[in-house]
Amino acid sequence: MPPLTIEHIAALAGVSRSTVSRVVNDDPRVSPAVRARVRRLIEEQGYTPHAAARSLAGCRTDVVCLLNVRGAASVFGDPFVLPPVRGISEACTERGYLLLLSLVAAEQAPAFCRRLVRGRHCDGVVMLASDADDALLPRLVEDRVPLVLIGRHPRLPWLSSVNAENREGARQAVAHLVGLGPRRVATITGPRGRSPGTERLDGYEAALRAAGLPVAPELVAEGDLSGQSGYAAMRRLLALLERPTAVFAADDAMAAGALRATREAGLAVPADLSLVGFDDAPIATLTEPPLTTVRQPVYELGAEAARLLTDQLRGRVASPAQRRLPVELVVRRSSAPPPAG
Amino acid sequence: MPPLTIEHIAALAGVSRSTVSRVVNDDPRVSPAVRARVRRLIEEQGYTPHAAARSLAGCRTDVVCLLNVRGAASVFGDPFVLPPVRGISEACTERGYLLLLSLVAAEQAPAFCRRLVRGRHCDGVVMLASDADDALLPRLVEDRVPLVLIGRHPRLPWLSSVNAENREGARQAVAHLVGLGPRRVATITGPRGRSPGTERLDGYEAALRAAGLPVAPELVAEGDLSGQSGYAAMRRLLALLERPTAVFAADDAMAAGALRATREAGLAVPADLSLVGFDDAPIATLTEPPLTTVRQPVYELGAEAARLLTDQLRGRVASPAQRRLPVELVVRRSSAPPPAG
DNA sequence: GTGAAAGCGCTAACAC
DNA sequence: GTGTTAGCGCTTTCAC
Repeated sequence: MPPLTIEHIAALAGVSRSTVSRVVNDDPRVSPAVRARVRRLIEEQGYTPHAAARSLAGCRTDVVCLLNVRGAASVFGDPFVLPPVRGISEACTERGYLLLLSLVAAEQAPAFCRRLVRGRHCDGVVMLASDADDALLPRLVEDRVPLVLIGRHPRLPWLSSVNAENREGARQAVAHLVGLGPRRVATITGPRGRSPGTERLDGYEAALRAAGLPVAPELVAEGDLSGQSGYAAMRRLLALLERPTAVFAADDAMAAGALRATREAGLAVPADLSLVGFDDAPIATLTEPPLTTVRQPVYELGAEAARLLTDQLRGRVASPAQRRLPVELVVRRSSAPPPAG
Repeated sequence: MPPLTIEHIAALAGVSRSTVSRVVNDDPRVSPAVRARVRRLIEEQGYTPHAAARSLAGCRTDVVCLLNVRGAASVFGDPFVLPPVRGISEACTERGYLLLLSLVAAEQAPAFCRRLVRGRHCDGVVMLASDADDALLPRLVEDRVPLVLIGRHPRLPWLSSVNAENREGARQAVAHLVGLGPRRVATITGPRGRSPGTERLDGYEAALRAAGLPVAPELVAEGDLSGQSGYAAMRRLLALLERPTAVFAADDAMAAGALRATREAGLAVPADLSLVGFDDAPIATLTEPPLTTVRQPVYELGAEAARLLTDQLRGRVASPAQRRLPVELVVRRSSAPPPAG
C-alpha cells in the first residue's frame, strides 16, 4: 500500500497537495464540492497529517508543556494540585493541543528547559508559580517562550498568569466572621511579600473597614502556610490580653494548626472562637469540626491557564495577561454565631 | 543573529552539516579533533536540534505517550496510580524521551489514538491494562504502535507488559498467615478470569499445599475488589459452620470491608482472626488495626514500563516481552499469632 | 573521516 | 478556487 501522505490523498482526489492542505486546515477558499470529496477520501483512507512535517513547515507544534519542578509542591505529591492537571489536560484536548508532561528535578530544570524550548518541542509552557524559581524563569523569559503561570510570581508579576480572587475570597471569609456577631476578628497571614498572602491580608482589612471595625496590628499574626506555623501563630493570638473571638487563617493547614492550639487552650470551636481557612484543601474536612473555608477553583485554574496560553499562541489575546477566577465560601462547622446569651 | 541551525554550526566549524549531525548523534566516525571543535561550538552557541526536522528526517520522535482513559481508575483520581506516573516520567527523562500525557474520555479514545499514532506524535504508548478496553487495544495493535501495559490484559496476555509478582506475593501472605499458628485460612478473591485475581488465588493455593493443608472450596469467596464486596464475602465466610481464623483478601479495599464485617460479628482482629490484604493502598494504614498487606512496587512498575518500551523502541529487546517485579510483605497489626493459651 | 545531495511530508507565498 | 514552487532543518545513503 502507498504511504498515506497528503500527496496520496491529492492524487486520489485529483487535486493538488495545497488543496488537500487547505481542506485539512479549514481554509475557506476551497469549493464545497472539492472539500467534500477530499474530506471523504481522508476519512476513507484514515489519513492523518504527519506531525513533524507539519510543525517543520508550519513553525508550530500544537503541543503545550506542563513543567513541574519536583520538590516542594510536586504536582504529584500534593492532592491539591492534581485537579489543575486535569483541567490543563482537558482544556488542551478541547483546543486541539497535546500536553507534554515534564517532571524535572530542580538542578536539571534549566538545561532541560533549554532543550525543550530551543528544540521547539512545544509552543508554550504552563507552570505553577511556586515551581518557578530564579534559575528557571529568567531563562524561559529570555528565550521568549509563551508562558502562563498558575498563581502569580512575586518578582515577575507582569507575566501571564491565572489566579484565584484571593482578596475577594478573604473579604467574604472575614465578612462572614463579622456577620456572626460582635467579634474581635484576627488573621493568620501567609509569608509577607508573597502575593496570595498579601492579597488575602488586603481582603481581611477591607472587610473590617467595610464593617466599620478598626484594623489592629496585634490581631495580625504571620505564619508560613504550614500547620505548625498556624499553631504557633494562634498561641500568640490567644496570649493577647483581649483574645480574638474569630480568626481567619490564610490557608487550611494553618487553620488546622490554629484549631489544635485553640483546643489545647481549653477553648471550643466554634462556641468560643470561630475559625475560617482558605483553599478547601482535603484537610479542611478531616478536622473536627470541619473547617469553614474559601474554595479555590483548582480544576478551573488549570483549565484557564491552558486556555489563556492557547489563546495567546493563536494570537487571540494580547501576550502578558492576567485572569482572575472567582472563589466560593464554604461554610462548615468551625464557624458559627456565639451561643445565645 | 543568524538562525541557530545545524548549518550555522557547520559554517562556524568549517565542516559540513553531515559532520555536525554525526557529532550530535554520537556517530563514532568523526575525528576527535573535529568532534571537540564542533562540540565546543554547539555549547557556545547553545544550539539544539530542531525536534520536528529531526523526526521528519529520522522517522522517530523520541516521545512516549502515557494514555489514560478517564473513568474507572483515572490516573489522577486514584492515589494508588500516581507513583507509576512519576516512575514513567523519570525513566523517560533518563532515557532521553519526552512524555506526552493524554487523559481522554472513553468515547473519544479511539479517534484520539488514531490521530496520535498515525500522526506520529509519539514512538510508543504506555497504558494501564485496566484502561485498555476493547474499543482501543485492537486498534492500537492493528496500527502496530509499540505498546507496553502496566498489568496484564485478560484477552491479550501476550502484549508487552510489566506486572507485580502477584502469585508470589499471595504465597508469602498466606505463608505468613499459616506461620502464625494452627489456622483455617480463607481467601477473598478478585473477579475470576481477571489475571491478578487468578494469580493471587494460585499463590494462596500454593502456600496451603506447601504447608500440607487442604484447599477447601468453601474457604474461597469471590469479591470484585471493592470494600463492599469484601464485606459481603466476609459475612459469608463467617457464616460457615467452622469459621476461618485467617483471611487473605486479594486487595486492601476488600480487606478493609472484611475487617468491618469481622468486627460487626463481634470478633477481634487479630485476636480472633488475622487479616492480610494486597497492594498497600493508602487505606491499609487508615484502618484500625492497620492492615498487613503485600506492597506493590508502584513507582517501579511505571518506571519499568517506560524502560521496557524504550528498550523495544531502540531494538535492544525483543518486542512482545513481559517483566515481573518483586513485591514485599508488610506486616502490620491485622495479623498476629492467636493469644497464648 | 568527510562532504554532497536527496529527500522526509507538509505549509505558505505566489501565480494563474 | 486551485496549482506551482520553494523551502522548513535535519538524517542518511553514497561517493570520495
